[in-house]
Amino acid sequence: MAKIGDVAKLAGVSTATVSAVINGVDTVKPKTKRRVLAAVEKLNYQPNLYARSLARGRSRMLGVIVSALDNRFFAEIAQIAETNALESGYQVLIASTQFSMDRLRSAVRQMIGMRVDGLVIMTSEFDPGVLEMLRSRKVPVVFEDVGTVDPTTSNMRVDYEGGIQRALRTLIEMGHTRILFVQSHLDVAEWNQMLSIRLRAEAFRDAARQFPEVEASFLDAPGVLFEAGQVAAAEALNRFQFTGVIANCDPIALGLLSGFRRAGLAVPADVSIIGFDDSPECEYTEPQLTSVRIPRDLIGRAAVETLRRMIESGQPGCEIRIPTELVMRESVARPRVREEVAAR
Amino acid sequence: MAKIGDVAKLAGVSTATVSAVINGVDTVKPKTKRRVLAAVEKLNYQPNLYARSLARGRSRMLGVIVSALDNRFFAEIAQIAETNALESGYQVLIASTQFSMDRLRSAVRQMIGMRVDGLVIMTSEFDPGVLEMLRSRKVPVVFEDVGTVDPTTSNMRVDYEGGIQRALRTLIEMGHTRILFVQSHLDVAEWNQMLSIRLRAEAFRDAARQFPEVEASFLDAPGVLFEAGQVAAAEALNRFQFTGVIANCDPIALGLLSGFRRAGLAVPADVSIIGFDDSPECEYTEPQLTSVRIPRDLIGRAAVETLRRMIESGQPGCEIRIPTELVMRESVARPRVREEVAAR
DNA sequence: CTGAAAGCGCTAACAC
DNA sequence: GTGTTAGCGCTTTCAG
Repeated sequence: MAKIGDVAKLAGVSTATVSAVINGVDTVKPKTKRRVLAAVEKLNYQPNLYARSLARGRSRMLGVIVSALDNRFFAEIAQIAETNALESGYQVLIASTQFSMDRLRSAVRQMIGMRVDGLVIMTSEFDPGVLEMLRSRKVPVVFEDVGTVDPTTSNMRVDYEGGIQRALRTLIEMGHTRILFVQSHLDVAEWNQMLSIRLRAEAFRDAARQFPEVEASFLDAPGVLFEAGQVAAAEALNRFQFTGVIANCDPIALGLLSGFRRAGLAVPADVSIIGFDDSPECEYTEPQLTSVRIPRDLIGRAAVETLRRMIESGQPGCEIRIPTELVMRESVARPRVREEVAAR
Repeated sequence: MAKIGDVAKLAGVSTATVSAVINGVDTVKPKTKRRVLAAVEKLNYQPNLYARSLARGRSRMLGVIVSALDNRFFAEIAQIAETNALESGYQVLIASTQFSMDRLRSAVRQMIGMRVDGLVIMTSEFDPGVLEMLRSRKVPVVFEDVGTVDPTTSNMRVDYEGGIQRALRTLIEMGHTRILFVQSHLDVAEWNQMLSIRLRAEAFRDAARQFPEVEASFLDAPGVLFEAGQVAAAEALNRFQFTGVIANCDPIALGLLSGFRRAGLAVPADVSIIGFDDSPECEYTEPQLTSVRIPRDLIGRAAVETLRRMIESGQPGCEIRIPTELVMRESVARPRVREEVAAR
C-alpha cells in the first residue's frame, strides 16, 4: 500500500509538502500542489490513519456505545448521534454491548485505546468500574440515566416521572378509577442495571400516591417482550380489577393489547392501554397504541452537542433533562360504564 | 496519559517486557509479570491502539457499513456481524451511510485508512468507484446484491426470485387469479441504486410469466413507507381488479392493509396481502401479515464467515446464495367468491 | 514555499 | 528471561 514517501518521491517533493497538501494547509504553490495531487491519484494513496492519529496525538473521534443496534430505541439514538458527529467534523466509532457488561467494558477499553475525544454511553446496563476508568482518564462522557455528574461526566435524565404522570392523569380525567401498572419483571441482577425500567415503575408509584382516589395495582410481566405482555394480560384479568393500564414499555403494551382481545375484551371500550416509548409499532396496530414518547432524536442530538461543549470549551459535565410527551392515539377512551364494568 | 515507558519504569523493566506481558507472550517470569501488571494497574495504563496497529502493521479489525442503523433490516445484520466478528477475535468498525453515496465513499475511505482486514458492505446504494477503490487495494469485501465477484470481492445474493415465486404460487394455489404487485417507485437516480427493490419487481414479472392464467398487474407506490402503501391502496382499488396483492416491502404491505380496511375491505376475506422482509411489525397487526422472510441472521453470519475465509485462508471471492422463505400468517386466504368478487 | 529530521507509542527482532 | 533498538507512516517544527 502506497505511503506518503512514495507519493513524495513520485511528485518530486518532500513528505512534508505532501502532508501539507492532503491536509489542506494552504502554503503550497498551486503547481506543486497539482503535482502532488496527481501522484496521490496515481498511487491511489490513502493516508494511514493510525500513523496520522499517532503523530497528531489526537483522533477527532467520538465513540458511541449502545446496548443493542437491533433495538429501535438505541439504534435511532446511535444513528442520530453518528450523523450529528459527522456533521461536526468528528469521526464516529459505534459499538454495541448486547446488554453484556463484559462487552461494555471491552468497548470502553477499545474506545480509550483509540483515544476518542469523547464518549456517548447509552446502555441499559452499567458498571461503576467503567465510570471510574473514564473519570480517571478525564475522558468526556455522556451517560443516560446514571446518577453522577462530574467535571468530565454528563448525564441525560429522561423525564419518566412527567410522562407517567401525564399518562395517569389522562386516564383519571377520562374517568378511570382502577388503574393497573404492568412492570417488566427482571431477575434481580438485571433489575439493578435496568435503571430506566425501575425509574418508570417508581414514577408510577409516586404518581399514584398523588391521586388517592384511584385504585392502583401492579403486575410484574415476565420480561420486556410481546409474549410477556400476552401472558400478563391473562394474569391481570384473573387477579385485578381495572379499566385502564399503563405498561412499562411498548412491547408489553402491544402484548397486553393482543392478550386482552384474545380474552374477548375490546380496546379501548373495555380497557384503555398506554404504552411507553412510542415505538413505530404503535401506529400499526388496531387500535393504534397511545404511548409516552421519549424523544430519541433529541437524545442523540443533545448527547453529541453536550459532548462537544465538554471537549471544545472544556465545559464541565452537566445534567440534561429530556422531556417526555404523551402521544394520544386510539387505545385510550372513557371506561364503558363507570364503576360497573371492571375489566373481567 | 500513561504510556508503556512509564509502566516499564515503574515496574523496573524494559518496554519490551511490558509489551510481552500485556500481549500475553508467555516468556516472562511470573514475578516480573506480577510487577508489571501492578504497574499497569497503578497507572491505569491502556495501550494506544494507534501505536500498536502501526507497529504491528495489522489492525485485526473488520468494517461493517450499512445504509441505516435505524432500519431493522440493516441494524440486525450489523448487530449479528459485530457479535460474530468479536467472537472471532476481530474488532469491529460500524458505520452507516444514510443512503448517501458520499457517506458511503467517506466511510470506505475511513475504513481503508484504518486498514481494516476486511469489509462488509450491506447498503442499498452502490458506487462503482468504491468497488474499484477496494479492489485495487485488495481489501477483502463482502457486498450484498452487487453483481461482481473477483479474487477479493464476494457477493451475497438474496434469492428474491424464489421468495416472490413462492408467494405468487401460494396465492394461485389458493384460487387467486388476479394478482397485483405493488412496487416501490423511486425516482430514477435512486432506483438504479436500489438493486434489491428492482430485483424483486423483476422477479415478479418473471414469475407472472410462468403462470399465464393469472392476470398480473403492477402499481408503483410512491416510496417505501407505510404512507406510500396507504396511498397505493386507494389507487389500486380505482385502477385494478385483484384479489391478491404482493408488496415490494413490508411497510408498503402494512400501509396497504390499513388502506384497504379504510376503504371497507376485509383482509384476507376480500383481499389477500403478502409483504416482503418479515419485519417484526408483521406480527403486531390484525390480521398478522404473511411475508417473505429474508434471513438477516444468516446474512450477518455468512458475511463475516466469508470474510474470514478470504482474509485468513486467502480464499477468493465467491457468491453466497441467501435463501428466502414465505412465512404464512393471517393475511392470506382463498378469495371470497372466485371470479365474482374482484376487490372493489 | 519547501525540505530535513525529530518524534508520536508501540512491537519485534536480536542481543545479552 | 529481559533489554536495546530500529522501525511502523505520518505530522510538525525549524531551517533554508
